[in-house]
Amino acid sequence: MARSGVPTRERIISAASALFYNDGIRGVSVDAVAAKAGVTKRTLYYHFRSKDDLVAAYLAARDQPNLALFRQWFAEADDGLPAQVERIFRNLARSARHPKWKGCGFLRTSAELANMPGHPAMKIGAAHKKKFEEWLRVTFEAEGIAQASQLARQILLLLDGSFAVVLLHRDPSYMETAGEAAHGLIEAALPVRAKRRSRRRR
Amino acid sequence: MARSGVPTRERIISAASALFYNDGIRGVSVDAVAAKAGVTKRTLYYHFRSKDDLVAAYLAARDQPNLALFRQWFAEADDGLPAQVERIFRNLARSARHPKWKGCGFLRTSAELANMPGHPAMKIGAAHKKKFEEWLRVTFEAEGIAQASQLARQILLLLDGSFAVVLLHRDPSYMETAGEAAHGLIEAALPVRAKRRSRRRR
DNA sequence: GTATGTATACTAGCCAGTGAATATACACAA
DNA sequence: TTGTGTATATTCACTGGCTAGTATACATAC
Repeated sequence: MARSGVPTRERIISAASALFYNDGIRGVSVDAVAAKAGVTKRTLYYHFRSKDDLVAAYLAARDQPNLALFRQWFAEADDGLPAQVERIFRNLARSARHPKWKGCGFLRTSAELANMPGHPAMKIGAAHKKKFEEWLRVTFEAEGIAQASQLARQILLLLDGSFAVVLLHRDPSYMETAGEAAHGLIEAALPVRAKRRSRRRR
Repeated sequence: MARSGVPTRERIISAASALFYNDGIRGVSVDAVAAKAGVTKRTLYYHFRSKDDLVAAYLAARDQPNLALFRQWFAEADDGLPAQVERIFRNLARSARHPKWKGCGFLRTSAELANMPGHPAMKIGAAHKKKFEEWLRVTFEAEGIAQASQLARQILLLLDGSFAVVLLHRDPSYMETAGEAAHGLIEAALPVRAKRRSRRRR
């Protein structure tokens, strides 16, 4: 058990999350994570088999909250598919303006561990993005879009592209550009009936 | 001077390029680069002030060849803007099928060094992507596209998105999806006159 | 004989992971 | 109530190896 109310394992993951996201996987030592969690390294190794294991736990802990946030932004208003998806990009742009923002933890980790394709963290990252893509696809299909899976892939490409480009240029306006492109692609794919409906809602 | 015909400095950059691209910046030691270049570490430090300096040289050496390749793919046939840009994506998909492919060196480096925004390598990476975007914009403008800069940004987002997504899923078909999306966006932005022209060319 | 280039050998610090011991909590027997 | 065993949780101290960078010396060329 932990000294404070939070279990030790979770405190370690929190510390790892902050440090890995900020400085990258190889930029953070296990000692640093242990110190930030207020625990000795040996305790950390009691809860996690290896650093790789800890990295996987870091990403796994980000999976659900991240998806929930996207869904929440999407559902904030029922103003039509194009606007709802565009709102995800707009909110992301707002996040990206915070000075501590450093892109998508899943993508940055996958870029750093690109030479270890079988790494558990890679699998978790891939699964996370697949879930998001699948959620988009299902959502599009429910609105009667014929090429739903194609469109979902395109939106995903715009999203992940904006993570990469904004991180490089430190210019969140690219996220708004991506949002507008997504808006346009979805609008064009919408059947006429749904288009009328979305206009009414707005 | 070097033992072989190639100057020492260039051999070091070649070795660094292969290793950094494959294993990431922090995954490669200066000793490893020196060994691969067939040179002692001290010699390496004669030619480069620091590892960061070497990283910058690695990316700088990739700037022009990379852009030239894109331009070459674009110019391989004069079959209209949408098809020409889509061909860049198709060729990229072909590259991505090689087992040694590991995404875009510029993006991966920027992801790894995200906590050092002033790092010279970040500046070189940002400048590289800006050059590509600017080349697209000028090309679009020459074809009479009104929203050329907006469209150039969208294509860039699709391109960098496909680097990220393909690296994560190891599925180059996303690059073809991105190419089709780019094709569609450009076609829609083309003035009627140019559209007819591009159809004729095909 | 000075500038360029290369090599040997070194330092000081960091890193992932471990060995051995200890502390706490709780179940169950006397 | 007290004693004892066992699983969980934690600590201190350590190792062997790697890492970026350097002090010094030697070679070669013009």
